[in-house]
Amino acid sequence: MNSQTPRSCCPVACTLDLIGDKWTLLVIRDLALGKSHFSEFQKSPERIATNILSNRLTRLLEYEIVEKYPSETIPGRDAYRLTKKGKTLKPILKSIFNWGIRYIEGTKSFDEMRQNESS
Amino acid sequence: MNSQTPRSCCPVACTLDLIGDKWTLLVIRDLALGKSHFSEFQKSPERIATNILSNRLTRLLEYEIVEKYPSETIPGRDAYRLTKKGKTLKPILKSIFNWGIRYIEGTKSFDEMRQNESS
DNA sequence: CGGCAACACTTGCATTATGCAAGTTTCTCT
DNA sequence: AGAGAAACTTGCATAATGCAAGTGTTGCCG
Repeated sequence: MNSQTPRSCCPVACTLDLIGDKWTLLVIRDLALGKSHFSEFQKSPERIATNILSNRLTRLLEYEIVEKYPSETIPGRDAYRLTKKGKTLKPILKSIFNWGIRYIEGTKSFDEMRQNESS
Repeated sequence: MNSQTPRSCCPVACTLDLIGDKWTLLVIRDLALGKSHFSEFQKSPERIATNILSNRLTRLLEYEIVEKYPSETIPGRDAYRLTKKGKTLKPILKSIFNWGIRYIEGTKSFDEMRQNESS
């Protein structure tokens, strides 16, 4: 998706090289809401294409935003979750969420979004 | 860039439909730093292409994030600035800035970025 | 143990966005 | 009027996204 060479040393530009697209933060949103399996991400209302989902998960694994772990519900299967580093993206998510709620008509909160800072 | 129909009623998704790309928030960053002319945005270290810059400014005008006004320095010319609504994006910018500074090696603060909440 | 279904992807190809360079228009200043 | 800079626009190559169909890998049931 993005080249390996940063466009500049600006922290905003570099962060956008990582999460500045239409899908990455939605995957992170789903992870923050506790989703952990490929099919769960697929079911989100935005209907992410499987190739893009696969691509983003791989990228996020590389950057250690996300990690795999053995699924508890389905033995023998892997699942995804935010790493410690990944969880530090929540303030960004929250600021975007708040802006949308406030300034974009028709957007609705979802119960699960109330800050579960514990997770 | 993005279709007019929202992907979902999620505030995160809708906000990303507006600013979720590699360039839009960089233009907003420049505006937040006080840049106001086309050529100033062009000169930023990320070297935005003129067609993309033009496209983003038009979009931001449509969404009333940005407005034109007569330039003070160059009489007879227009310039761009954030609207009141546009300025409300600053917390998003700031959260992204902070994350970059903290988690991306080699990123550097720029003096002008210290919050001038007044502007 | 064999087969089928669900899950987790991968592949191929059409569409859209981005990147780059060059061209055009508008405005200012002399 | 003419030069030069600023502000775009256009054309075309490359890369990202979207969509549908295909493949391999469990998991379970008989």
